[in-house]
Amino acid sequence: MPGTGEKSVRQSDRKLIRKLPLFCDMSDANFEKLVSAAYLQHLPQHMTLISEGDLPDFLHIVIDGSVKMFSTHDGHEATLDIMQPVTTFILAAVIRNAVYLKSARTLTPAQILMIPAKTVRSVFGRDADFARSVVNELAERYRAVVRSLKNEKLRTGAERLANWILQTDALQGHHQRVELMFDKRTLASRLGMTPENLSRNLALLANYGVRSVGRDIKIEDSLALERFAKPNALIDGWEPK
Amino acid sequence: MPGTGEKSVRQSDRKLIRKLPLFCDMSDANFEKLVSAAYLQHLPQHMTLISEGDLPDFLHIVIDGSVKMFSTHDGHEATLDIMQPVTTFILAAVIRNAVYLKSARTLTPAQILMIPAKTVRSVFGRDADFARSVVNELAERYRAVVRSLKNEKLRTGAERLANWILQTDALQGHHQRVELMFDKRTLASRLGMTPENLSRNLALLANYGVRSVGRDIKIEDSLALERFAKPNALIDGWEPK
DNA sequence: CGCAAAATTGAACCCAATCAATGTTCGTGG
DNA sequence: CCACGAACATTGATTGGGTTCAATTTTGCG
Repeated sequence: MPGTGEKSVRQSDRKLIRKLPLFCDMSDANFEKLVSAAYLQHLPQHMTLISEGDLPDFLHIVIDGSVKMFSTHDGHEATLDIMQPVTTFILAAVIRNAVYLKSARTLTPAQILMIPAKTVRSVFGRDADFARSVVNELAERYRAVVRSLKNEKLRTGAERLANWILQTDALQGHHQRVELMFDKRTLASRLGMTPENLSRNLALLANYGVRSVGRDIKIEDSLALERFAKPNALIDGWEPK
Repeated sequence: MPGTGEKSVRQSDRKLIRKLPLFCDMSDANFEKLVSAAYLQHLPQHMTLISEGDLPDFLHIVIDGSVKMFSTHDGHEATLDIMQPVTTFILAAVIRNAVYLKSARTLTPAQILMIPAKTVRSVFGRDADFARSVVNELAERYRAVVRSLKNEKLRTGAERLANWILQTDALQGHHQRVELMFDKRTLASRLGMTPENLSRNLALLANYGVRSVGRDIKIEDSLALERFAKPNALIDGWEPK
């Protein structure tokens, strides 16, 4: 693989991973077994990590950067998800030892931790606490896909964008101002639309007080924006207060 | 609940359930605990079983009949899945003890086995074999949603219909003839389209040798139909040979 | 036989993808 | 530091797939 680097796991990364829901409940010994078998890869932008149809060799964890999960069929490509630190992906395929249903490609330079699938399955078979964490992780993932299916089927592109702006503003501290952390074509694919349509939808949201300049989005009338967006806990995933 | 009946679990049903992947590996004692706590309900057509937003009281298993999973938002409804015997549903919500993301309604009169959520979680916490089966079930469910998301995003309605016809013919024994087991509006919602569009798409498939009369669909040129459908193991879910 | 539900057909409309042209930004090398 | 090119972004025009609304026709069933 040209341009890739491979290192053992740094102490700081190790701590980060240990805190993930998937790993925080397991025994030290088994965690050690997983991490010591793992590789940390430094990957350049636009590198394909996995291809749909292949059998899983590794469980992947995004430590840094972002990774697009997508699928192609008959000359068309659909973005299914964008993974950001710190998250595992393709856990279901690793557990079932079944072919990937998605491909993955880096959107930015990225650090990816790769744990051999055999090791994961072996620890999974031996460590009941780990097995329970895997259940919780899978259940949460399942629910996330269901939400994104609903988001896709029940909302227009403009509504998806409006809700994304509101959610991101909330994450960034309710400053009525959102700073994009990637380029707009990436945002477009995350929202399930073309870059052209993202432009048009941003222009349309100007009617509801959204001002967009470069990578900054200002919310001038959050009430109007919310009325348009119709946020829904059962799609957007926040806890109903 | 008007019009519903409630019985304890018959011996024949018990055997059926015991064979499900979710229950076949657990101990007799724990299986007994689950089943003896369960209710078997006979429900009429068009009865709402669960409503999105509620907390799960029971794990449900369709013993007979069929159940539509759907979701509504802003006055629109989207069908997400149709469950047929013998399958469990809303396992993820029960395990996480999180609100339902989908609602469920019977499409036909149905028998549903209901196991109290508390009992499921308690056995799950105690029986490692059951926990592992839950993992496998969840992983398979996760993959099924991903496939249906791909089916939705990468195919037109006519292509989804063509593939459904081919798959159903295969299930029914490759007789080049498919018999609908529900009405067309139900098939339409399962395929993610309106009844009007199902009609139009069936008419369109006549160009590829599909003859449809009432509830019978004849495949007169399966080669042409397959060329049109472009079946794909990573969407349709068969094992690559 | 007659009615109500289901299915079909047609027309208008909506949302989003595509194609094409142009403008903008940004990183790089001169 | 500026100039240039390539990728990114915007805007307009067109097309396509799908929904909705409305009007019939067909089916199934009491």
